[in-house]
Amino acid sequence: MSAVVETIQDTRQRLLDAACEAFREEGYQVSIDRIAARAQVARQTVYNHFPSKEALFAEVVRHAIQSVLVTLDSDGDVRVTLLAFSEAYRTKVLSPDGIAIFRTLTAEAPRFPALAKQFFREGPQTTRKRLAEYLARAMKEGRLKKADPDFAAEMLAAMLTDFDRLRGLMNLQTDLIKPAKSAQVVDCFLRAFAPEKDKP
Amino acid sequence: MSAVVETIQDTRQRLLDAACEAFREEGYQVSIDRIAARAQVARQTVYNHFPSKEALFAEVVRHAIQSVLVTLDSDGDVRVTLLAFSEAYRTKVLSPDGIAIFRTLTAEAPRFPALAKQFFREGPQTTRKRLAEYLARAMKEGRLKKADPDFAAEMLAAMLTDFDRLRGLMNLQTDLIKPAKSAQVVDCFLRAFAPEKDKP
DNA sequence: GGCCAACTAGACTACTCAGTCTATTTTCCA
DNA sequence: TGGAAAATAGACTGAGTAGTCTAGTTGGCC
Repeated sequence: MSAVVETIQDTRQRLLDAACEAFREEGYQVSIDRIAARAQVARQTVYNHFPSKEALFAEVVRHAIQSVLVTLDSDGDVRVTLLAFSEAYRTKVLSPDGIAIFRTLTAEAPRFPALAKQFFREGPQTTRKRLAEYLARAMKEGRLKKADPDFAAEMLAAMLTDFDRLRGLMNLQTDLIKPAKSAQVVDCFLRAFAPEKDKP
Repeated sequence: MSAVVETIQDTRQRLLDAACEAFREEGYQVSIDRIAARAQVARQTVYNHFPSKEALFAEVVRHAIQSVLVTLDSDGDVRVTLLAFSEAYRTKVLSPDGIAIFRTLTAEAPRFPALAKQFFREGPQTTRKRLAEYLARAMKEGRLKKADPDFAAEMLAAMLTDFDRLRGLMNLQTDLIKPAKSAQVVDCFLRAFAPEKDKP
């Protein structure tokens, strides 16, 4: 077994991994030949597994979408919960992978509208929804100001990543992810959504 | 004069306009032939004016950068000023042109890092700087909470456009620019950066 | 050992595109 | 009006690419 078995067994996975890297680094216009070479596989093998380049791309994207999702553990203090979420969210979204997925889908959205829609729904939209549900609960419990939880979630997510993602997209990769920023943003958010004070 | 003169005079401008539209609608991979056809010009004419496709692209981008800039009129109430700025900013950034420029540069940043950097510096960075200068003044005058004005500017800009830009990029063009949102965001921002109350 | 499936190498088609070159025509301006 | 500058059509080079096809090889498994 060992080396040989590995090599034979799941060409498909090696192919997907290689394609993922390739699309990430060179965009959709990377050639099938380059993907095949990266996977150390013949071009025909690619077509044995996927009917077309489009299909391969779609598969890679669907897989990548999952990797950007973040969940919230809702026990404990609101600030603590939001801090944990914020750090996780920034780490994923601003990682080289997160930036690359965003870049590639942005570029190809006109060509693959269905895929773009799916990414939007299952990626950012889903994360925002989870965050909104948590915020709604906190609002109901009086731990946050009563407001539109969807709007609040949108604001927090925006503050956490907008500008740094732009920097990442424009290839200014310096110090994208510094933890201090999460705290700064969460405190800013909490000032805007602090619970109303009880009147004496 | 008239029709003939117009047609003859500034082929170059027609070319730039056509290239701008073409790159916006089809991305960098649009062919020189298509650009020439759009400008109703022979392919060779393109090369009479620009040494290469890259050069033409760079020229188009440099021109487009200017169109996304927003200024602040700083007279009057803070809320009024920020509202006016917010509306203008959202209108430009979320316009079809704004989205298209963003999309194209995002896609081509790896290929044209210098151009991407220039866009970042002269576009979003400049706008943020102007906003930060205004906020710094307002903070000094006690009309806003004392805080890092760069950070505050970043937060406001992020809240104004992040999510809607994403929707635009993913081709979900429905109701991107509704004025109510500017007010909602500005009020949220003002809650986070309200001046400290004087202690009794 | 022998079969079947998957993998391989490479030729091949049909297409697209950037950029050059040439020969010709049109337009401007002096 | 005549000459210079700009525009045109179209052929051509050289390179790259998606996808097909064929013939041969390798490995797993009965």
